[in-house]
Amino acid sequence: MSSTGTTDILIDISTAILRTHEGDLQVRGLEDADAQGKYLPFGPFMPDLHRTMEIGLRQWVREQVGVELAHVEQLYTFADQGRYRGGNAGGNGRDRHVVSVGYLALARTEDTGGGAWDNLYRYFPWEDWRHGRPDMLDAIILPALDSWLEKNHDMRARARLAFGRDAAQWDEEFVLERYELLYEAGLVQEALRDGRAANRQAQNLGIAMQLDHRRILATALGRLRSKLKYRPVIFDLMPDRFTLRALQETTELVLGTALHKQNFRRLVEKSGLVEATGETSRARGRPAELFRFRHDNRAGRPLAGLRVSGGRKAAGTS
Amino acid sequence: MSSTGTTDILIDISTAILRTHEGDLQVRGLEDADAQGKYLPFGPFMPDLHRTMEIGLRQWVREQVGVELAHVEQLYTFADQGRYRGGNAGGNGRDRHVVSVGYLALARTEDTGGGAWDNLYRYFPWEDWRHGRPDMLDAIILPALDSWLEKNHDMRARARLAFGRDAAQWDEEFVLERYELLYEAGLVQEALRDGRAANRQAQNLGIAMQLDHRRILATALGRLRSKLKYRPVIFDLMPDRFTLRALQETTELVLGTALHKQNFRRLVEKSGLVEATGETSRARGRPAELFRFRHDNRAGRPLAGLRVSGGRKAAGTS
DNA sequence: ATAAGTTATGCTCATTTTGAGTATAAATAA
DNA sequence: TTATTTATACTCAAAATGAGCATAACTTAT
Repeated sequence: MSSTGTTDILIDISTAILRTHEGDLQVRGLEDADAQGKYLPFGPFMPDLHRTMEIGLRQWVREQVGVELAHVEQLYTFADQGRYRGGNAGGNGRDRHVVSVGYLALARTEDTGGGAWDNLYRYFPWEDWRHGRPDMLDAIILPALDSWLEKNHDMRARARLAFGRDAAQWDEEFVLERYELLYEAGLVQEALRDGRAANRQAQNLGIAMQLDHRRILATALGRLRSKLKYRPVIFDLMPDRFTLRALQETTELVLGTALHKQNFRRLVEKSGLVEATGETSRARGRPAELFRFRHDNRAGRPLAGLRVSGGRKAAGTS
Repeated sequence: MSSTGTTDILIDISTAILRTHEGDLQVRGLEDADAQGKYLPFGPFMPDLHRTMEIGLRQWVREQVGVELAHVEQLYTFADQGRYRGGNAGGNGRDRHVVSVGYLALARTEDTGGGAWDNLYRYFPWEDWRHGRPDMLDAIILPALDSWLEKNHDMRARARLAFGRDAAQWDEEFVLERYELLYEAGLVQEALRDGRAANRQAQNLGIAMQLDHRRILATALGRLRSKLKYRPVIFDLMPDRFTLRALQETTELVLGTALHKQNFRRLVEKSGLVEATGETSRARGRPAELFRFRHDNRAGRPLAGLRVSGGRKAAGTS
């Protein structure tokens, strides 16, 4: 323990790498022998070797998973003490203060080779509303949360916003807010691991990860859901050519909601983000036109996203 | 220089504190004796004393400027080497690797006491479009940028987006992107200070700050301009009661654009973010109704912002 | 006291955008 | 050949947006 408090700091760079594959939104996860849960690719920031943090990140990603990244974006720097106890990722026994910088990366499925990819919604089952409101919300989460709120009245407002109680509505972007609340309520395993009081109702919502990696993953999903709407990041998850249907499925996968097909098409076509190739894809049903992302984008809004609006009701495929 | 590369890291926490005062958007600036430019309140993150970074931030703000903060938000963590040379803020001669975490804070004018507050647009004169497109853009900035782009063709696309050239339009949120481009083109003083090649056309766009503080300030303005539109942060710059006119002026100050008065009123009233108090303010002209921010906000969208849309043309006051 | 100036607020109106369908087209599978 | 599946076109009402005109309610100047 130094007297100036400025040494002994270790900065970890952790990256949530997402892709879509066979109808799932997936995250690249690593696992070590003693299986305390999966973890994300990560490693220390070493200023002597890494001119920027992103250079460090790319080194760890290359060494640990070898995925080619289509988009990289810094999420947040977490520095609160006491969110790590018991973590063992990478096997290096550390006792320095750890500051954790989380990144989001997107990869195209064609570029991702092998390795273990996990369905992201296994970590956040309450975030997938594509087939309607998840049962576990009313069956498990909200009752458990309510009993905790009995003794923590000051948290009620936060819970109301995060989980869309009362008149407030569910905002798909509040992924982190929800996870943090569940952590504080002792409803996710990481809370126990960090030495917090157990919650009798449930302690296993979703699957735990090592260190603060599930928190970073929650930040990643929330950020991606939000960014989608004002920057063309969704295309970093798409192959070179794609049908509008595929684009919609990817968007729905990320947002965790169902969208109205005809309106989605209208939206995309009007956005000018995409151009038809003339080719078509054959599968079941009528062949679909293949589109490609317009990298040039000389016209109008240069960096808009898909201004999808939640989709308050799952629309029929009719 | 350590062999592991993990020691010798110093984390600085710097905070851009903004307020509005007498028609200006202001930032709290500090200055030291040898006057190398102003700097923001900042200090090292000391994990032994600071359980979170925000606690550290509040300590430095309390000790250095004593402003009461209405909103605090982490912006970004900068870790690129070589953006500090020549800086001397605080007077402590350091030679460790510095990682810089920038924060945005908002303050209500009533709570800010004395101290030196600077007009924020003195640091970014090209960002204030309230009275139309700033002359300096076409007179100075774009010509200088263009001559630099002659030798840096790979930067053209970035410049086109950041400065809204050709068909692309100016996006008021790209404050950081513009500043970074000017830095790389050697058009702001910090670039010289950091040892980059001078640009013969101009090197003094706006006023320089110490360290990377102007970069943090640019990030702060960009973030605030964007966040305004989807979260009710603007109210953290307002007093308890305010007229719609005052709210509009504050919004325009932040966005750097003029808005249509009647439509702004309609927008705000419909948003449900605000409620009338029954009182009125007397000044010149017809008295205006005083409103207050609805902290409860039980209805509808809980955390919306003012969905102002740029205002492509400065509307007359007619 | 009256006119002029200033600011606030109400209202209209054409356009665009959105949400939700219905209808039709072009394939494959039975 | 018919049923099934998927893509795409088109409609229609409601809501949101951009731009103004009109009027109300004050203060200041004459």
